[in-house]
Amino acid sequence: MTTIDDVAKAAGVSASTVSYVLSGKRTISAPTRARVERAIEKLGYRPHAGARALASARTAVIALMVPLRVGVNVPVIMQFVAGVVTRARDFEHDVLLLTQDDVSGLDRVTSGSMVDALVMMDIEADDPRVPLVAAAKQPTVLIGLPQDPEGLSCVDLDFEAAGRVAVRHLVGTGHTDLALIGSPPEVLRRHTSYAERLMRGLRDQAAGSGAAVTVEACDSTPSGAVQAVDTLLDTAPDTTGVIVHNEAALPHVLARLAERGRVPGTDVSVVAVCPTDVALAQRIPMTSIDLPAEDIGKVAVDMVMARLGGDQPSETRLLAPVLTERASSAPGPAAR
Amino acid sequence: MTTIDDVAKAAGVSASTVSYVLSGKRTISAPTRARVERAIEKLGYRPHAGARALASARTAVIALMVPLRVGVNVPVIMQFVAGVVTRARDFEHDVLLLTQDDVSGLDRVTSGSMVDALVMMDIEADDPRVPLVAAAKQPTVLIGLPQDPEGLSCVDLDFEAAGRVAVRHLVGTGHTDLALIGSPPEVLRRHTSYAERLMRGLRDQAAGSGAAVTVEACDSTPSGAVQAVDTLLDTAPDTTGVIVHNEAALPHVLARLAERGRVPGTDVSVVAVCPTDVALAQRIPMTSIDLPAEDIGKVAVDMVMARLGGDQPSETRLLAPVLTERASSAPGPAAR
DNA sequence: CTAGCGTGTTGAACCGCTTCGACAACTGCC
DNA sequence: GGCAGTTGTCGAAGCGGTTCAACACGCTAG
Repeated sequence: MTTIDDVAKAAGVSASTVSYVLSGKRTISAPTRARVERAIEKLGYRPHAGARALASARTAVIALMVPLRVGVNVPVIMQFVAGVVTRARDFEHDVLLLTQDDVSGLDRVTSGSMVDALVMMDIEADDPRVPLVAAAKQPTVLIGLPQDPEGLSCVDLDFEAAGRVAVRHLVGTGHTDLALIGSPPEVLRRHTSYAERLMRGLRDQAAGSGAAVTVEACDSTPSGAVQAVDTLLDTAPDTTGVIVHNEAALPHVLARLAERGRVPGTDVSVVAVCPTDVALAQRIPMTSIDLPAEDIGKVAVDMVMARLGGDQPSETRLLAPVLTERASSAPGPAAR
Repeated sequence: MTTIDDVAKAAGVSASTVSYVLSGKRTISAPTRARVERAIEKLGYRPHAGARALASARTAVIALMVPLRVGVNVPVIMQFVAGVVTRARDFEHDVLLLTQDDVSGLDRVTSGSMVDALVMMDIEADDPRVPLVAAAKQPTVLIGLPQDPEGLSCVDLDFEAAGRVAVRHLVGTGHTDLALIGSPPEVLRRHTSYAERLMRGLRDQAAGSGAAVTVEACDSTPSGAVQAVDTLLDTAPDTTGVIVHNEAALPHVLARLAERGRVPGTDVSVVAVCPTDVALAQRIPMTSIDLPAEDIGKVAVDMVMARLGGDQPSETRLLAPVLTERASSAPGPAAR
């Protein structure tokens, strides 16, 4: 292993000079810098991460806690992860992967000074991890919203606004009998906040627009989708505007609607809340409210880095929903 | 931050004693150990990871390089990841997440002593990363097989055997006109070895059994599946035995086969190569050769840990394929 | 001509832990 | 009773960086 002393010797300077060349924290004359850089290059020198962490109290690593549990949509998660990892690299940071079920991992990486900061996904309303990270010395950003985001940094799609936008779109195109086909029951049971926020927005706007809205939970399986659609059409047969917030079930929901004589884009208008690529991968291009998973991941890293740098206050950022109209929209009864 | 000295002071012993209590590398009397453990508990002491890494040359972290590129099936990847992470935790290790496109990450974590070992997924035949890890001081396990696995540790499903098993099953149930609906073209273009190994096994066994086998690449999209099925049925209309190795396309392949008058499980026999949960999530339970992704991940960690411990030689482990017959099998022409 | 200043570089003190060699206290044996 | 062997504990030397105070040097200003 080549050390900073080897480099210093090779360049004919002291170790501290090498360190300052690397960190840029002091001015170094051009010729000296050049000699040092050449030595680094020649020796293939890489600072020892542990030594650096010890001396500087910085690890250049952030922890990312991802859910590996049922009911969450894996490809979407990967988009978050991709966003976090690529943006972290922009800040010269690496990512340590923690899983949601390993709550002790939080304390481990936190108290053990393994990471500079934390990003946590899939926050529930009353999440047991929230008090833990609030007590940690490392800044944390939550993807999703806990019940009480006081003093915490959070980022997410503004699901409440998304609910309103969806309803406005459907009502505006002539629909008054609306329905949400949403997350699996276990997600709702956990009180994962995005599901509740979406419903709130939906109901608020529906009430304000004089529209009715039925809500169905939906398992992320083909049969779950079939069941949800069947129950919906039995309960509220007049439904013509459907909002689907369940990536995995989406194709089967569309298929079942068609089987039951409600062809999406013709007889019923369907708005999906999902990443754009998912919306485009359906049998017909879906009108959708984009869930910009990768962007949210990136923003999370931006926020956490900002707090690592200056002494930024914590903030909550809710990304404005964007609805794009595509082939699954159709005029409703009131417009015909 | 509480340090080992704080603990030592609180327990009335020296720092080295605390260290030995923690590591168990020397015998400590029961009363002393108890005092130390109580102090650790009371102070909530966690050793500083960086300091530990510096002094012991061990980080308790392994790097995992995952593909985030097109053409790979995301849920399956997550299963590998889950296997790796959970097994790593069994060995008291954490996982640093690297992405495939960041080749320089290899050198960074390796030369910077950020990790003790490496696990790399999705190895291509002539993978540029292989020489890099071969030169690294950290042991590495590859998930997948490079062209020349000399001196490297690898683990994977034995796809060649899987190909043979699939053909034997189909031929044994009366099919002689077989087809593979496989990976997307870009995967084949990369010469990802599993695709090629599967084909080799398929062709070998087909040749030996006097069966014909047509091969179709298949994009991981609905339309890709439709196209692959259509091309297949145009090229080889007599096909009655189909092997599908493409999780994402599988449902659409089945649907299209049915649309074209070849109902899986009745008119054609379909064998899927995929995780069991995917096989069971189709419209009919699929006869499948299990891709035990999570297990493979775990085995990879086991292997890498074994090499970290003793000076094990490198080895290649190919997991034997297991075919489970389910509803998508049907007797072929020769058996009717 | 010298005091004072800014610039570039250095030595040394940490950062918190592991581990080796030394040593004190006990044990059992001849 | 003395000696070799265990057992349990400790002190100190690193591990490889960062950073602070100090210093040497060449300038400018007075």
